[in-house]
Amino acid sequence: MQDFSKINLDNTINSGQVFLWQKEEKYWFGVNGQNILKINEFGKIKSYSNQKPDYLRNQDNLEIILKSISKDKIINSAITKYLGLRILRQDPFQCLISFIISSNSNIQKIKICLEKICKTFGEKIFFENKEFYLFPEPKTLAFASINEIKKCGVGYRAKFISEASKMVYYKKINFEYLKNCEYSEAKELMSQIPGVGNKVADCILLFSLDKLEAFPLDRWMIRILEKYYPQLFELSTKTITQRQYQKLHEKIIKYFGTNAGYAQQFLFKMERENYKKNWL
DNA sequence: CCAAGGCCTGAATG
DNA sequence: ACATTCAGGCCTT
Repeated sequence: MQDFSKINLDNTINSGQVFLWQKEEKYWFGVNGQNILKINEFGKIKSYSNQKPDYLRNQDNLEIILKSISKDKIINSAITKYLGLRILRQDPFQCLISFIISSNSNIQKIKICLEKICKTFGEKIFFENKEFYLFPEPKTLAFASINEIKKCGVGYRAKFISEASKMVYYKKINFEYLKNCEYSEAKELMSQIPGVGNKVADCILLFSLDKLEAFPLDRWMIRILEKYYPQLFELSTKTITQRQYQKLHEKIIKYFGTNAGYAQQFLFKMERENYKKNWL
């Protein structure tokens, strides 16, 4: 019998969903918006703000969810091997900026850019005798100049970051609303943000806005589907268009169900480990 | 609706 | 050494 309450923090943090985490001794320390979290190996959280978000989504019924996506040998072996891998519930604004930066980039560089953004625009605080920089608030980035943002190494994405921050600050994007509405509406609204396309929108929806039916389709996931599910999802072209993305997503939901986001995370983790990619 | 090209940047490749 | 390619996309034409 599998222990569905198990948590594997190392695998969870090293699965491409978060970037501002570091391990010290037996603890992981990470920036989550205006908060710093310290998590031990059992998933117990201590936080700078003393507020404890359900960062590890302990309220999800993992047994029901994982059983619901266990459709074949491939996904089953990924779940068995990486049991304890969680989807995190991140701060939405930080998640938004992180994945705008992620486009056309890689994990190492994303991490460096985000660290510079925190150091340049975030508040410096001390927690557990260590120095941290919080993630900047939307207001700060909204009023920062494009050039200041560019100095963090984000290149052409600087104006996207600026615009996105303004939309959040002026409540054209309301995360509380997005958390409570349907996936399709949330996706449509998120896609209005410059620099946010299909893939980035799905990452933000899955990792910070409680949309477990989001299934981010990046180059890696496309490759994974081609490799393991060639007959199921029959992908033809290399560059995936808006319409193809949508149709593929519909097929995925039909196959894995409405918790497909978890399936994505397990498949992604499995394949990336096979290629021994460096994480954090 | 689709295909092609440009885009900051740094690491990898030739 | 130096040029070219490419990376976990998005946007415009």
